[in-house]
Amino acid sequence: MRFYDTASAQVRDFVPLKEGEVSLYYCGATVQGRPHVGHIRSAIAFDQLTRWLQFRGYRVTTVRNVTDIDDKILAKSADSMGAEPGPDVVPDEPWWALAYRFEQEFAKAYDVLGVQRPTYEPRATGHIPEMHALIARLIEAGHAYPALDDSGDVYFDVRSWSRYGSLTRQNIDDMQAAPDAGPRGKRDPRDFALWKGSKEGEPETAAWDSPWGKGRPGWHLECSAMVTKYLGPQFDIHGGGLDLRFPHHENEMAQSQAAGDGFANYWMHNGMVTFEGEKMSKSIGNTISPEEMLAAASPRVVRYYLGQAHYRSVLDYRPTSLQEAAAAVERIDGFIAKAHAKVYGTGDFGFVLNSDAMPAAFADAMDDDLNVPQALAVLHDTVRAGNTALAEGNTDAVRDALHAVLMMTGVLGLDDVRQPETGSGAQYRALDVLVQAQLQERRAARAAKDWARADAIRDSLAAAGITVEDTADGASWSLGQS
RNA sequence: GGUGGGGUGGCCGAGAGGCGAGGCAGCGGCCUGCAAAGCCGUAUACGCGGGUUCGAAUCCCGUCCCCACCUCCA
Repeated sequence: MRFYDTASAQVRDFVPLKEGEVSLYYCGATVQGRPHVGHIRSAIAFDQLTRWLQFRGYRVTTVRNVTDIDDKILAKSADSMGAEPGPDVVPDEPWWALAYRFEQEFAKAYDVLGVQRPTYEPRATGHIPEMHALIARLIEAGHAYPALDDSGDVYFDVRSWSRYGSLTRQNIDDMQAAPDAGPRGKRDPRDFALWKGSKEGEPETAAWDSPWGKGRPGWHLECSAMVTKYLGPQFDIHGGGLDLRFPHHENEMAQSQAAGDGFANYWMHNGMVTFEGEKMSKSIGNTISPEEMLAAASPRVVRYYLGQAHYRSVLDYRPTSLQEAAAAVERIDGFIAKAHAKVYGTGDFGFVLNSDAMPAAFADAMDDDLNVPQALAVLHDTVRAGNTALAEGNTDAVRDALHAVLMMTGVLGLDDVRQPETGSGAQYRALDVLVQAQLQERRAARAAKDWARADAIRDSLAAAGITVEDTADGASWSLGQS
């Protein structure tokens, strides 16, 4: 197995620290707003990685953090004071309630789209002592210092750490100056806050005592403190969106290594989701929420769409994208339904899959830096072979293809996606009785070669959103498309 | 200015020296009472200009354009 490691800018063979185990940390949300599909894509990418590692037999410990305190959360909460209720505005909402509200929205979206829950989901506000300890170590080692003014901040001293910039191969002196790069009590404009002293007017609840005065943690520090708490000073993989590479991950790496921790062995970054060529982001206002996608397509289709491109490539969303994904998913699902009926009849999926069913070509693609597009080509090839076997009535071949397809869709997380309720339950069974009566009548009409009558029945069902298909084993029906 | 990633057929999207991945859409065919589904076939695709090579989308030189990061961002 090999992965592209951002730190070394090359594909490297993956060798875990402990045989048979993998420790993975990836940056989750700063809960300052509603999730958009860019956030979800990242989670799906690392979910695919996790599932693949698990399939390969590793015991995977995953950690995804929640940044539940930051400047924007406080600012939004402050804005809500005395505000009118709006689509996304709760009047007089304390910062911690606002953060929790958005955290729940993220959790719901992850859940609906089949992102496995990480082993640990630490919140920043629950790890203040660990952060204090890390700051203290850095000050002691001469890599951090209390602000030179009276802000109460504590900064990391980038000039004291010669390897600063190594993750992104940048030289401090070549970097574009930040817009507000004034010294502000810093030794170097690039120094970043480990601890932010409380300011006038900020809520008491957002101020924690510390040896350096009341305040709150800096963003970068939170991750460093939480990773090492749950995964140890050195761990296998650190992931996140490509936009977090600098400064977030650079700073994490600098402070942790300056404190003496080994930190991440591999850095993996997922590409951005763009809309008409431009990065999807709150500030540009071109975001699409999971809800919007789920209103247009099933969770399975959304999961397929967001997970189909290589995790490192840019995924450009276009209005027709979901329809194309839906057609591809229907092809897969059509085969699964027909093959299952052929091999196992109408009963439940009562058989146990064996990992031997996984096609080698699929596994090879996944082993190669998680080449999902190439793996999907294997999936579609298998579906085609299965459909051919179905047409030939070769049940053994159909069974093999079915097992392979289920194995592949499973490891891609498509099977853990929450499906619409229409596929089962009492309502579905009641509908089935009605439709079967229609199909019975149509069968009689067809037997009598009364094509007009047979087509009229099919048309009326179609008008009700029910698609009829004639197969060798009789007519079948399904809800949805066309 | 610095650092990365790109430009592949109508669209999406892999590949990275030699049989034209795969999906979506289109066209033709098989099947079908007709459809649908499925299967088969179907495209002088690799930003542009040079070069290396028996052979280049893949390597080299030049050139144009796009995106991301350098400020909060998955």
